[in-house]
Amino acid sequence: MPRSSVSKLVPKVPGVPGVPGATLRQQYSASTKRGLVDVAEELFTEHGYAATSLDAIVSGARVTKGALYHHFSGKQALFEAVFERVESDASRAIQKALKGKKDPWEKARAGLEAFLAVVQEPRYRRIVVQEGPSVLGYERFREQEERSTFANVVDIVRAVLSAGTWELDEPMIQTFARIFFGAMSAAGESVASADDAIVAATRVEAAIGFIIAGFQSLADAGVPLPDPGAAILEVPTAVDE
Amino acid sequence: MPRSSVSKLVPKVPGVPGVPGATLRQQYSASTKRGLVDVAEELFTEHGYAATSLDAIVSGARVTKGALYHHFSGKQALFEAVFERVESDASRAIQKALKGKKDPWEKARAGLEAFLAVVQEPRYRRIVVQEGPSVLGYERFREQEERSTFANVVDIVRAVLSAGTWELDEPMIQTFARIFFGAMSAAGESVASADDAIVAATRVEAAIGFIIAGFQSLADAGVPLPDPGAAILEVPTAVDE
DNA sequence: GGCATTCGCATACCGTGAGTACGTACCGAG
DNA sequence: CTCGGTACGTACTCACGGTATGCGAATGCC
Repeated sequence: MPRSSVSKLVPKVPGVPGVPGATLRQQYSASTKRGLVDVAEELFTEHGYAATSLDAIVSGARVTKGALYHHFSGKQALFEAVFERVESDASRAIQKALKGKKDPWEKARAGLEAFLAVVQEPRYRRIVVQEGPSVLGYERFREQEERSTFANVVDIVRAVLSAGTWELDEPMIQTFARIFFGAMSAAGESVASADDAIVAATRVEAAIGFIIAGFQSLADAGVPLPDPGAAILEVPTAVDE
Repeated sequence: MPRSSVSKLVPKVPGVPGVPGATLRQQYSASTKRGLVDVAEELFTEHGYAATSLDAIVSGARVTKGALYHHFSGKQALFEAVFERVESDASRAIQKALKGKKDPWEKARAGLEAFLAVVQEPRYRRIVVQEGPSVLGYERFREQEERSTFANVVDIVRAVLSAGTWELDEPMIQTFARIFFGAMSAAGESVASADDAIVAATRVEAAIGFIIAGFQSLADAGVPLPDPGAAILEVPTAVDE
């Protein structure tokens, strides 16, 4: 038999900003929801998904499980909300870094640098890179990714590839983007767990820069983009020379 | 109060092979342990780590939790045993593909092909790529990796890089290996979840082949390996020409 | 070949944590 | 003012990982 509850709908977060166009109820509701996501993000980042109990989250957010299950269908849905926020933040950071860059090589450089910075944030590493595929399942993980950071990588790759004299082949662009995205994620992980992150990051940038230089070299030599029908790893030869 | 148990030490797996140099007890013990790992591998692959209960595993292996906790310290330890087996199998498969290849480019080609095949096996995808980092934690995951498949990639990268006229710089080799390893893992995931795996795999091989061709092109032009101290993504220029 | 020992495993139990059923106070529209 | 529904709180259930304990068969020893 439920006891009488004492205080209801007092703002859990002191000073709810007055959002015009929304009723008080909605403001409080949104506030507790944000609070849950905030605390969840923090705890998931620190202890991981499995080791974080809902009790710890609701207690941190100063609400109860009733509130949590009112806003989210379960633990996984809450994780997904956190995931989306981390991803969209990351995507915005990258887009900001790309702002104004017009030269594709410079764009690639800025994008690489921004991505390497993002992938070293503890929350991005833990929530997106490490636990994302496992918790969401690869399919959902991939869907989420493709609407945010991965889209940025595709843009950059497209810009770089169109810089050469190459014909653009959309599936091939996607393939290159996947490869670079994976490369940069792995590189970011290794940087983040290296003894000296600065040195490691420098090495990574140099290595990827070298790979891109290889692209430029092939472009200058007039080597065409690979045709998937062609023999595999048969070194393409220049058209002229 | 424990009931009387009925039958003890009857072989759970019919026909335990007579391993000389081992007592009966040891043979039966090893048999149940192997049985547990077998069932665990299957269930982890199919449903994932979190969605697989120990009850399901022990029931599948026709033993009880007592047996499980006699052989393993817990669920995670059991997972790690599965992980190690999958990894070592993968590593062996790759080494087998490399057997006899002497030319570094051919070695790279064979290694790439073998790795792409491995990374498409459901058990490798699920247990190593998707859930490994999450379940083991990135540190342990990395340690395990470095003793098996990643070591193969390092070998290949070293062979390729030493094919050019380049000076070998060990940290730089590690960096390149990380990058290629990440690239190939991501590529493998995308291939495995593509509509047409054959076409996707062909595209991936073509793309990576193109990147390697870029290496060759730079080597031919006498471009040195990047010096981490140098400016980032500044396109290296050929020494002669 | 009897005998103590120990290994290999079964049984029964516990705590924790995700999810649920249900109740209630408060806000907002009329 | 009133009434409806939103936004929670409370108390419970059940599944699952882990533990404590005991037994019986195999093995080393004499």
